[in-house]
Amino acid sequence: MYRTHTCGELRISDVGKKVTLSGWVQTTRDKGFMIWVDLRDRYGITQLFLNEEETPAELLEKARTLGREWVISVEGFVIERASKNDKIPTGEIEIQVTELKVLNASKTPPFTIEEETDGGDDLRMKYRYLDLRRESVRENMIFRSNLAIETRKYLAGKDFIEVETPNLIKSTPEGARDFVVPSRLNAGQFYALPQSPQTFKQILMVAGFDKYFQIVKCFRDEDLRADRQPEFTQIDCEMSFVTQEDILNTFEGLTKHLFKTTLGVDLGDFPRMNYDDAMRLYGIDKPDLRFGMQFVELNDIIKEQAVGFNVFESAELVVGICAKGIAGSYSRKDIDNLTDWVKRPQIGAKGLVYVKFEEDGSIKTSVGKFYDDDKLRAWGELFGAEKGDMIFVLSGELDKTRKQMGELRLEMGRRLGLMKEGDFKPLWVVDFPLLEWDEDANRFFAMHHPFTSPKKGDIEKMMSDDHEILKGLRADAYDLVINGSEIGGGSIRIHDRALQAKNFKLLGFTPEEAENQFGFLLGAFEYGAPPHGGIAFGFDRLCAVLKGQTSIRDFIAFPKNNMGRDMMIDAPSLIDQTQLNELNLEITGIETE
RNA sequence: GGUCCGGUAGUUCAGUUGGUUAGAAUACAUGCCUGUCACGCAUGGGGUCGCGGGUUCGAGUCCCGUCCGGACCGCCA
Repeated sequence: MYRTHTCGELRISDVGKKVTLSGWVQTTRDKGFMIWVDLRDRYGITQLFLNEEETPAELLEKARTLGREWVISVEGFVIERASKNDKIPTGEIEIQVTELKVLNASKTPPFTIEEETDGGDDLRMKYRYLDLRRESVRENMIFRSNLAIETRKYLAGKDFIEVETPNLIKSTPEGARDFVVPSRLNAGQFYALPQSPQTFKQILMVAGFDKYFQIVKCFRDEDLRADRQPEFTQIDCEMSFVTQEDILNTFEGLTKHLFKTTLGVDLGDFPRMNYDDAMRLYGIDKPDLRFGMQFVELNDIIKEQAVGFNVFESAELVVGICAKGIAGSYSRKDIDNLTDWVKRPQIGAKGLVYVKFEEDGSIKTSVGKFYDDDKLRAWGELFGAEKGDMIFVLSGELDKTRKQMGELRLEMGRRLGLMKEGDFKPLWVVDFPLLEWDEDANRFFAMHHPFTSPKKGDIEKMMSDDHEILKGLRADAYDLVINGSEIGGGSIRIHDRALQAKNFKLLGFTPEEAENQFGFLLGAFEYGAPPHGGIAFGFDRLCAVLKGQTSIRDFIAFPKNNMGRDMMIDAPSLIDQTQLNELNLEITGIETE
């Protein structure tokens, strides 16, 4: 028998018991006259004890040979410690060892299996099996497991059915780049890995499954980020005979359930904001509501004051934010630093205007040449600015300036420590545009995806050729945002063949292309498709946000690096010529320059 | 496709204006240690300074190229 107990469960009440424990040697402390070994498994650490008085010399010598991460099994008696450790749950007891078996020796690991002195990312990924032994990574995986279990419990309780959809499907040019898989039995043809089970879940609705969910892997061949992996997991859901309201309520319920059961946090009811307001007040479709600093648009007052400051007066948008109570501590150097920050190519602002309302009532500003104190106080009133506050203003083209100001707002939030850990601010963003104009491609793209239903009142307008009217179309599409992170998104779908055809046409599909790519879905719509809609949550990201982290890699057991490589198994890799031949593939055009 | 940061002992890092034998901590090895728990103390081994080229009397340090890692922009319906 390898064990009667785990390394995390023995307590003072177990004193006197004869036990067998197995695990990994975390560390040994050899004091000569006595030796302690910290034995670790996934449940915890239990201290083993050997001393000259009670332990046979042979056993003592054997214990001295143990190295870090050796796997051992010991027999012994639970005894009360002479000096206790209140930092661990098993800290009141230790095991007086009577027998020790080495089950497997270990090489000295390349980094220490501890929280503080862990290795760099590179090394941790290469030796992921060692990294996963670390408590924080292990806890993340357990947290993820609990989140998945609670998701299933909640949705099963609401009569959802979990259905698996295929991974080898059909490539479509819309959306993200597909990962493709060559077909051996169909020479020259390729499967694609799903970017999401979108069309399958809609077909399940046509099939009458009514409430579907799946915790499912999705694949997108795009460049990676800290919060983006080429394969990632979604909680994918779809419901029939529902309105947007039903879906928001159901998944607000799921989100509350997950926060409550895994963190013990009560979220309260989620506020809602329409897309246009989000863009106007925060410059982004996923505002972080942990702090205020809403945008104030200054176009009207600038026009009124008409002082001849062309940069503002000719701008499509003049917009500012107000940072409370920082005037006293914000130096010239800080302002210069912030100005440089917005001028970086990633942000791309031409400059930054500030107005500082000092405690003594004076005003400092970078546009004093144009605007006197009275005019600046009039600006201040629009922000509700008081003594000690500071206003930052950007101007320029509408979309760009909003985006820049959105970045600046987040940066100020970071610099001023306004994004507090453990603070969760959920938000439904609703009424997204149906279409998005792409300047480069000179055509419309679906903002959400091509199956999204326009709002009822906007269906008529889909017949228009006017770009401004088409840009104004709004959809029954919604995102769940928590702390500025997009956690989920979904929509009410089109279930009418004619409307779906019309939408494809708007998106620049010829009828032939639509039929070729999505004929199976259009066909299904002709056999009694119920009204339906759904949502998908980014599961990895949900884990990270609940744990207050930005990188999803530590919530994925075997993640990929920036280049999409798995450092442990060293994938992707070349394949044999035999394999290439079977697949009728030839490798060409690899540039060596 | 682009921008920025990094690569020095097994590991995490320091290394000044280019200047003697490249350091610290930790890990590892050996010894000591009567209650450790980040044990302590002593001693020891351990380096192609990512790689290639250049400048120089002299390069870890400066320049060029390249590879690798990380963050970001584009991209991600």
